[in-house]
Amino acid sequence: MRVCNEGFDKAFIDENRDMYAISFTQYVLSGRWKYFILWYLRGETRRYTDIKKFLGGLSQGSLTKQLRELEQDGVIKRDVYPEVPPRVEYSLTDKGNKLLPILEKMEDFGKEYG
Amino acid sequence: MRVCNEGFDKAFIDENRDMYAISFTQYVLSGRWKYFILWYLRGETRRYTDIKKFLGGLSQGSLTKQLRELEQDGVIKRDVYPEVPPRVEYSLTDKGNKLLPILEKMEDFGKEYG
DNA sequence: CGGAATCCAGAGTGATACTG
DNA sequence: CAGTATCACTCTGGATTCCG
Repeated sequence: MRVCNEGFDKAFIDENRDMYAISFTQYVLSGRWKYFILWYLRGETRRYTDIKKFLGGLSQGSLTKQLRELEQDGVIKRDVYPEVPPRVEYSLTDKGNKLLPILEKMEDFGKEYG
Repeated sequence: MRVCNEGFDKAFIDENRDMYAISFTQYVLSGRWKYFILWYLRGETRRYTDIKKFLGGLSQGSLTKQLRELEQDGVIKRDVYPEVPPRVEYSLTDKGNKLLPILEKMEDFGKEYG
């Protein structure tokens, strides 16, 4: 659900800056696999194939789409090494690292109730 | 995206309890309006109509569905007062309150980058 | 190896009409 | 006031195929 504050008028947003902020973050994290990808990349640089292997049966098309969105939102970095065969590595940006506290709190909740 | 750990086999889950926990939390929070509803209910008991008014042009059908899911997942409580006209109030459960730290971290991120 | 392009099924969302 | 029921639409994720 890639939607960020649609349906809210300006007055509402001005009066609810906190909710606007939450909505923005929800937008960045929207997607079935974003949480897993970020979690897998924390503190490590990973290759495309390794991410795919880690996530199981996820199709290439879907994985690439999620990675592109994360890259465009500035939370992951994509480094291409023009070798043969080609090598592409992904890692978290500083911005991406700032998402980890959210994942940690989600982990806490899930471990208590899941 | 009401999906919780589909596509992961048991071995994967056993080796990745933290991701399983995150996935569970993502499941509980999945839905366009869940974050807003929880945020609006923090520390307060609210009536159905007030929630609807707060969220803007959201249709009754959609709001009811989100509230039902939150109730079934045990994060909000629904109290019915059989008056005329009827009154229904919603509030966070203890479990629901445990979700607030996640929202706070999301607020932090959104205020820094949104 | 790491994609891009295309198509499709299904979930999620919402508008509308009706009810106790 | 606070729903339920139905229908229609959109968007995402996934399968498939092809490429440098």
